[in-house]
Amino acid sequence: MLTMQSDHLNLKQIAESGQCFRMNRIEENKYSLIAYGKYVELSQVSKNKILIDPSSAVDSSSGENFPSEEDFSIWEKYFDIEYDYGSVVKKLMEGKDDFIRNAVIYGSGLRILRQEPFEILISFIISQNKNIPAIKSAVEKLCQHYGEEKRCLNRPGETYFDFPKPEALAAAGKDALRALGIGYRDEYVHSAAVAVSEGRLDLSQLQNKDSDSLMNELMSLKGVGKKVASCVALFGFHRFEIYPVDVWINRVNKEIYKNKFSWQTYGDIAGLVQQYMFYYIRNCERT
DNA sequence: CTCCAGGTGCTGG
DNA sequence: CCAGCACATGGA
Repeated sequence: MLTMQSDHLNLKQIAESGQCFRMNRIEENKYSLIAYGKYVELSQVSKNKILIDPSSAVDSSSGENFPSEEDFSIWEKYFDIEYDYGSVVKKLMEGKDDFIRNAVIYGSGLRILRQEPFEILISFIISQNKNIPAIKSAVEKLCQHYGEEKRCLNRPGETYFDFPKPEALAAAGKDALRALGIGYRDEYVHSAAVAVSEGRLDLSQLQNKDSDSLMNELMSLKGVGKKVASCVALFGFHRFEIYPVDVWINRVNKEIYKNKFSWQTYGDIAGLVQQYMFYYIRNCERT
């Protein structure tokens, strides 16, 4: 399908939600995205409807005039189309919590993307003590130096870089990584890449583990504490019961809830609640 | 220029 | 267990 449609699907909100760092605005309602080694351009053509630019996603020079189904189903998966966000929104809107209700209204087009675990792991290791624009530029620089360069199919002469493979980052020296501007995180990134490339940390095997084990495995890496591990669990492994607590969420807890917010109330969708909160508090006008 | 960011590790109480 | 601090860097 060249279009994706689902209740609660808003490109702008997703792009600004801080869960992915390689989705960028081209123009109003139009975004580029690099994921799974591919480059695509996406347009919000109406509420809850996204158009996939077929020329950006398909290699017409390779003899294939017609894009195959799988060229597009990958994006349906990426945007988590089959998950029922409607029922989550409904449930939260029926709750008593005014702040949560406002947050859900404000970010009702948010979704939790299904991103690649390794990319999420490295990106969120870099994210510590950086703001989102700085994270984006650092990730981009990492890709430009250690990712594979590919052609943008719809833009002759233009190229993009996919996210580096674990081996590429493991082979890079710490000093070389430091030179990219990731600061003291260089050894964290390097040792995580080494762990993955050596098979000591088997990301595909982690898919099968329960969330406690997953968190513990991730936190055994140097430079991965509870917050980064939570982001990896939520954004890289789709664990909706895991809720990352960062400075913004702390601020909400303190200023709105007097340090008495209960995550337990939300159980297996706590991670989603966190995402609505995060997006709301960061983007809405100061209350 | 200063401030601070989707934190973590380490140290000392 | 918790508080304080160093850590590199760049966007605002």
